[in-house]
Amino acid sequence: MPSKAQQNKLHKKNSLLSAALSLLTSNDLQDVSISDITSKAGVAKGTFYLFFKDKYEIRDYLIARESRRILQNAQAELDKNDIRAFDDAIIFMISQILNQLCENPLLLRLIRRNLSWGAFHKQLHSTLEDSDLDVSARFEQHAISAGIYYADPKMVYFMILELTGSVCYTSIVNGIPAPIEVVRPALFDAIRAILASARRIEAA
Amino acid sequence: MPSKAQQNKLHKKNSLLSAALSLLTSNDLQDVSISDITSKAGVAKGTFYLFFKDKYEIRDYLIARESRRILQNAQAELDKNDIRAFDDAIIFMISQILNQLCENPLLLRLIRRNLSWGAFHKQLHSTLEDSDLDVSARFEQHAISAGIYYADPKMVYFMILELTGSVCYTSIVNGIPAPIEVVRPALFDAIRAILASARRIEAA
Amino acid sequence: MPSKAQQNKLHKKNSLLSAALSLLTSNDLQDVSISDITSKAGVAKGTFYLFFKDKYEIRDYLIARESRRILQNAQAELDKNDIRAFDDAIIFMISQILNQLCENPLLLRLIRRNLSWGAFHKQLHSTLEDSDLDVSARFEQHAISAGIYYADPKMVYFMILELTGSVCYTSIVNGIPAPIEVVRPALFDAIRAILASARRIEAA
Amino acid sequence: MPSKAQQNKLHKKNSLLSAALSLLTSNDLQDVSISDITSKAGVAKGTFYLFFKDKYEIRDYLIARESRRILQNAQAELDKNDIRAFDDAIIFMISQILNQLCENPLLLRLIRRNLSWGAFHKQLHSTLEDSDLDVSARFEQHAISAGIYYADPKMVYFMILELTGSVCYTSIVNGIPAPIEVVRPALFDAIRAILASARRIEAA
DNA sequence: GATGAATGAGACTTCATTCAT
DNA sequence: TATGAATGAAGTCTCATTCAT
Repeated sequence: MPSKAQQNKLHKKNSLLSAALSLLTSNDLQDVSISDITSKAGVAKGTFYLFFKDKYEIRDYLIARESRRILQNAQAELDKNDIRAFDDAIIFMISQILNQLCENPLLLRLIRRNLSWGAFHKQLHSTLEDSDLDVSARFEQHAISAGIYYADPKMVYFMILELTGSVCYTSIVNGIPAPIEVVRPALFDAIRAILASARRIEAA
Repeated sequence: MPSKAQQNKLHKKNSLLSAALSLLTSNDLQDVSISDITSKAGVAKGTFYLFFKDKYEIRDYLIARESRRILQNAQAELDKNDIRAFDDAIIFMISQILNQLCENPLLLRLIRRNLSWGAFHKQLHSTLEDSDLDVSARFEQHAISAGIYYADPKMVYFMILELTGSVCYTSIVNGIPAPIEVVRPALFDAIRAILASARRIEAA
Repeated sequence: MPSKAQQNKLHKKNSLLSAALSLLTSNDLQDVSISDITSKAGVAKGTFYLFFKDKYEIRDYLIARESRRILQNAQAELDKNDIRAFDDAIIFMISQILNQLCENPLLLRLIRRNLSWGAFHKQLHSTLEDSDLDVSARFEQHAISAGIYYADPKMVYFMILELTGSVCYTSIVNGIPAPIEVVRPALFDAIRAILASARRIEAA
Repeated sequence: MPSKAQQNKLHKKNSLLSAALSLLTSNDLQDVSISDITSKAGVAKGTFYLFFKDKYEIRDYLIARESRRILQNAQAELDKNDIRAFDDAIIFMISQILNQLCENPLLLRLIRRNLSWGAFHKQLHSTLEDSDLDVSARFEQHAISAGIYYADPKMVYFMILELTGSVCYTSIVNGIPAPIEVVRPALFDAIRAILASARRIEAA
């Protein structure tokens, strides 16, 4: 395929994704039609079907991509700071995630409880462009550099993400069982407890 | 209203709920029409609207009811046994929940990650007939009888349920990050850690 | 069903049939949409699907009904006249059919070569309201009254109708191999030959 | 145009025709898209339009070509045998046609009642490559060699082909008014009657 | 109260056709 | 010449909802 056509094609796909993201953060999926997406993206309706099977596919793609972005942002913030204690680093990262979700409750309506897709949704990750950067591997590396050994670090990270995503969603969107400010310290305590109970410190 | 008409009406509502439950455990909501529900229930289409606003309402009602049933079943099992240690009792109960979800993955497709609705969905609880029996209050009573003090027991229970529901769903339905048999012990460890970290033992 | 609703329903079905007939005699099926039919009939689009599965079904229904009407008209003309000789009677009837087709070439575009459906399309006849009057039985009765015996009268009638319908269509619509005025006497000769060869005269 | 490009072009056209034939014998026209045809033929979608105006054109071309092939096959069989009596020769030929249609009912679904196109579809014949061999002329020659005179031999042949094609289609595809084995002798009788009635034997 | 015929907006999707490459 | 990405009109059909009975 010539380069120009290829560029054009990629550009259209991105237009569709942007349009869908914008629509799906302000509306429920059942209220967003493919017509809405394509007309907002400025492409023909048929073009949608060159890239996505249906609107569920584009939604799932966006959930994975946006969850991933949130995790990556949090890690980038962590990288900027020099937090040596492992637990503190994780809590800091989760705190960054919470901040993003609180600031962007519309995005949370899209992601719902699927935050962990950002690190664990394999099928979708294969289609994400920058999939070389494996989010969950970072957790493991961090632990190793801190001299901490987890029998199954992916499992620990998964559990923390599921807890965070699920609790945040219910608290921020529904206010159950309390507003997020109230839930936040309890969540941090729980995460610290999970980390501590799963960890074995290696002899250096 | 005469008693017979009242009975008839209740019977129709139950038919609708049964039909919807059966359909929604085998199909996604968007593949189930109100026509499907009413024809399976053996009532006219218009009758649906005498009881529910739309199909989202009946789905949410069912999620809350079925989640609740699962929690109540687990508590009933716990009541049959005489497990004195509080943590063991909670783990036993969660274990009962897991068993039900594993045995009934179709039901899990309906409930998705909303297991905590069984204890915390206030709006729906007001319409549930036997709402006198408050599920989350049981957790608190249990702790008190065990001489354990939680600053905010509802929060602890909420967090455990969110973690359990979310982790189970992803593991059982998607096999991520591992099959439920592998995830189960890690989940129990995490729950025990949360319980321990939240607890203060009262001097009797 | 109350009488008023029933009447209304029948009326709508008839509107749809009239509209479809009018559209399908001036356009090819692929150029007529269900929208066209319903808007011409003055009913809602969904109403179409209460009566017909798709546009092919309504077309086939119309072909059978209109073919039948043509055969019945021809028979009615025959009944008005007192043509005693059997062959002359059949030729007269076929002649009446030809007249109708020539006068109404638009209708012929709908029926195409399916003239025999008017007498032999069982599936559709079951849904035609006045199906008590069996067209092909009339041929047999006529033969019997004339004292003529056919081993298989239905087969003779079928063959004559297939020949007539097919030849007329190609001649009138395509002018092949010649205009209908030229083909007509040859067709009559062929029919007379078929009748004569199939017949055995009964001893009275 | 260089010979190689010309060959390539012809090859593509043949690929399209083969693909379309294969698709149209197993599916209705409306279920076959130009995409289906080109992808099965292994050429790009735009290439289709270099050879055919639309899918109706390729279908009609195939009907004419395949009908013609059937008639030519039948004549070839006749040529192999030395059947001197003219009527027997024609019946033999029609019998060969019936055999082909019975053996290949899928092909009959394409041709439908248009068997006579094989001999009479002038427009299409002009585009058929081997159009030098005029099928209907053979009938005439045959009659002349047998010393039989028909006032309008093309008309007789046309009528026989229309009858044969129409009757075969309805009997083989729909089983109306009876299976083809039952209809076959009646058809032969009718054809013999038509031949006899049209014929004048020339004094040699 | 209960019904279910009728509605009609609008969803999804296909596909013939074009045209820049 | 051949391609196939892009188009967008138009198609079919569904289905939540209403309301006269």
